[in-house]
Amino acid sequence: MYVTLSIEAADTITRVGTDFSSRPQASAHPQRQHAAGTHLFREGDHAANVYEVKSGVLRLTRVLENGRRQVIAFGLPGDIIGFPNGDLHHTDCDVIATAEIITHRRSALETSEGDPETHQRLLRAALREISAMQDHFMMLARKSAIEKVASFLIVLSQRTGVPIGNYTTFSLPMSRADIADFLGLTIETVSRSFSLLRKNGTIALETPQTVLVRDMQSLLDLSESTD
Amino acid sequence: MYVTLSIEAADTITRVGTDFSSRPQASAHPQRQHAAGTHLFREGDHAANVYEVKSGVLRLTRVLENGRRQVIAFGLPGDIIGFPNGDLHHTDCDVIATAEIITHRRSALETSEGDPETHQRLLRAALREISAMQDHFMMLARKSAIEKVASFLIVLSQRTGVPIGNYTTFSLPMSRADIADFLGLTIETVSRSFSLLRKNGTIALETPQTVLVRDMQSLLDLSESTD
DNA sequence: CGCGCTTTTGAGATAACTCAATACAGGTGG
DNA sequence: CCACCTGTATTGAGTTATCTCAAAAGCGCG
Repeated sequence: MYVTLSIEAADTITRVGTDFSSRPQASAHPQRQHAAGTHLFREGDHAANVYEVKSGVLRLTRVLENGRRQVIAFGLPGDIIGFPNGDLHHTDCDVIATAEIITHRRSALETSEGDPETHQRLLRAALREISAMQDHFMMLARKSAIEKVASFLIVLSQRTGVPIGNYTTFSLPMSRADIADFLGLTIETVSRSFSLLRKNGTIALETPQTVLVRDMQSLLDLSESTD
Repeated sequence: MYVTLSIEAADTITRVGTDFSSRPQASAHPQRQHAAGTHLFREGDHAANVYEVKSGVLRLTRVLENGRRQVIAFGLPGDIIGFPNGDLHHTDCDVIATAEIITHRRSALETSEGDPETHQRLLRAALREISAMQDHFMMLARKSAIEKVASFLIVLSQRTGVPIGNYTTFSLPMSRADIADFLGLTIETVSRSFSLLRKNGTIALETPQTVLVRDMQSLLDLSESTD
């Protein structure tokens, strides 16, 4: 959907220098692979870049002093993560499934000097992010546990699922704790919701991190208005 | 903090036409007054503008088919509301306290042609919005009813409160239902939380929509980590 | 084979919800 | 001017979804 080459080129330019507005060169690759378990930034780090996920999964979290944790978002392929507010990050970003990441200089978002097209893409991604977060408000505030889990599985299915016959399968690289902290539930409630979906035949779990959707309609019904 | 004149001027230019990139004229005023009860846009409307609140209060809501409603945000003075994702609004925006609003063309956000400074301001506002929404996630997912209400009152106090001796007072132009739908609670729970704060001397309610903060420290303690 | 970590399941506690009644305030008409 | 009416807010009582604490099961790894 997006033109990888031009993105990389654009970033390359920015890396070399803002004045150096010559034609793109695809040689230097800002797309790097990051192993699961590593992190891209931590709260308090200088916010120098935004990150575009090409493959793999990221996790964006915010932690409170008292230990309460919120998973703000999972970064799936196509997402752009790390939009800065001020100079410092106020979230942690971890790699939870080995990921290919394109690093964009923050300036690529903030000014249209350099590559105007990348600037546009990043800006649109930020606006899309606002919209997605508005949806998530509804999720957190107004949905029941089973609706939350069903909605969550639907999104993952749509974005990362692969068809197997009539069914769809995908992996859950994040732990139950991550899912709980994303949905505003406890680990136990998340687990019970999975069990319920399993028992009524909506899904099957080959392993706890491998979902097979057996009845998408049932999942959709349970999610009650995903928009 | 922001330079009203240049904003208005910038918008004026955009109104006249995008090609017409001559110097600002402060004559035509895009700042208009909107009475309580009116609305700025509805879900499905073409997203032509973003709105900067100079005074008064806006309410941004999203409604689901089944009637569940979420108040996404209250637009207080200084806020910018209505960031588009795609061509259509997917929220409703209502005026709940008579407001002075500066209307910015959507293009002022999306391109830096016209006034680059306004473009920057709007972009920064969008990034600030993302950050604020991340905070709100924590609120919705991980705080108790009393913590939610305390946090809510603290924000309003800080942003719209006026000192009265050692105390601070401010008005609540939104209904209990609005507050409930913002915090992910029911009307009754919101009301009970207010009563509790009243009974332990933290606040006083001269009318149901006029709060007097008598013990800010207590409110801060109850909010448990507002960041 | 046993240890540690994650997930699942169980049982009881509780915060918030639902339904219902009462109180309050503002506006209207007799 | 007051009684009434309507909508909002408050208070009460009982229910329930989710949480908490605790134990068992599953799984990978040394």
